[in-house]
Amino acid sequence: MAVSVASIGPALASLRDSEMDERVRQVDVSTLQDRVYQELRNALYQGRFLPGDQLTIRSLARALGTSPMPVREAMQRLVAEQALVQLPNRTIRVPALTPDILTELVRIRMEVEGYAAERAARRGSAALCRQLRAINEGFRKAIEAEDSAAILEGNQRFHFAVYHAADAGELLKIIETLWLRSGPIVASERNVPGSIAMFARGVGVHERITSAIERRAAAEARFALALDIRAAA
Amino acid sequence: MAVSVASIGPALASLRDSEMDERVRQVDVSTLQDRVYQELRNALYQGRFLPGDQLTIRSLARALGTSPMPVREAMQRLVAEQALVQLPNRTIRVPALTPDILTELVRIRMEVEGYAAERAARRGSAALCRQLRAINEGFRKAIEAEDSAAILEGNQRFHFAVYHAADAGELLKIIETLWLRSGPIVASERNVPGSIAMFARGVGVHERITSAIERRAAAEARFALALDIRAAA
DNA sequence: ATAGAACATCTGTGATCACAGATCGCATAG
DNA sequence: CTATGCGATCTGTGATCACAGATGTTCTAT
Repeated sequence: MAVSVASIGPALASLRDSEMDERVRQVDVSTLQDRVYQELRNALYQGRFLPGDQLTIRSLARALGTSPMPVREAMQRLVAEQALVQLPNRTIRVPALTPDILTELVRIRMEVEGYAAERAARRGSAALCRQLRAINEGFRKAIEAEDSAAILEGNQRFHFAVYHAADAGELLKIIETLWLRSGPIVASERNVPGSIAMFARGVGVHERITSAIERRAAAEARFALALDIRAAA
Repeated sequence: MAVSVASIGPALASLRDSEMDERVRQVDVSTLQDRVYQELRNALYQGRFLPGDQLTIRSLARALGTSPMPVREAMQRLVAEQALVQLPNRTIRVPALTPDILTELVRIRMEVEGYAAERAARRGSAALCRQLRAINEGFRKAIEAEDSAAILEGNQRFHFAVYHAADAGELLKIIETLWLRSGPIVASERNVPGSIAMFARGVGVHERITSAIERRAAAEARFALALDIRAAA
């Protein structure tokens, strides 16, 4: 039944795995729903949707060029993570957090991310501190240039460099969902007067965090990072 | 076009809302997928599924008496909450947590639930302490009777009474997902020798937590509750 | 004896359709 | 002028189908 391989060429043996790796690259095997999820997640993170916006499955599917199916599954995933909310009438919106809930989230972040900073301080290396200072310098320049998008990105990069250094995958995932929830808020308020000055103070706090990590002062790192979160709120 | 109401009775005015409320009760308006989600969640909480079990959409749909559609959406929600995991080959299983991840989750719970205890201590009332002691007494009796299901339930009731007293809805949701993830583990290990003795020590720790709340000693409540979590692991 | 092809079967994924509830605008009865 | 009913339209929900990838078994060629 099978066509003999020998008849179409001189090859006599299969290529080994290592030989294959040199000739082809890996391709994307993710599902459509995964890509839709990532796209929506990025949009929320960057504040392309604002608090209160209603998102409908069909219109998103049209915009994304897919059928409604993968969109609804991605949206339900975001609802499960509370990055979106589903009202009693079943419509899905970007949550408009009340001040109460916002301060509660800030307090939770102070605990969780403070714990991550504590871990980072215990594990931190000189290389990490160098990296943190480089990021913080970029953050400072973004503030100088008053580039609000770069400011937000620089702040995020600094924080997540710390959290990554905590070397705790589960903790990192929890922190990511907390940031995702506050994403639309901070993005929508990035142009209020005084926010530049607020971030400007952040540069000093970031240095304080870096210094605490350098000296392996876990409690101090935790305190300084909690301070940074509180100040941003 | 409309049939005259007057022709079928003497009623002359509409019933007011308050009058309506007396005559009919509210009915369930939840979606099928919500009910499937709750059913699966309870099953996980109670350890009716064990770590490593593979769950398939179609077989669950058959068992639940629904089409596959609401099942797959409920399962994806649980995957988003990490109560289930999806392997690279797309099959869905109850996660078999590695010891590393388990200890990491325990550490996170010590932080988050410890913070909840701190809040509860600041807000606690005499009524709360009475309730906690009543729950703890039931917990003690369950241990005496060596009724493992009642032990787990009593322990859970005590903890969540504390967390509820923290009066922080967002915090409570986060704690619930953390418990959901460790649900299959604790349920699967409830019959290992020594677990009864371990819980027996919990009675005293619970009393220590209650006493700290009674004296509004926030730091002590946090410490004792973290101790309770660590001991259970 | 063993590696690999071939097949049946089971898996999640995505598209499509039907449907009930929600919302809004407009007409109409009080 | 106000409130109720009616109708068009848009919403999420659920069922069904088609399909590709994964898995496991059997058979065959080396």
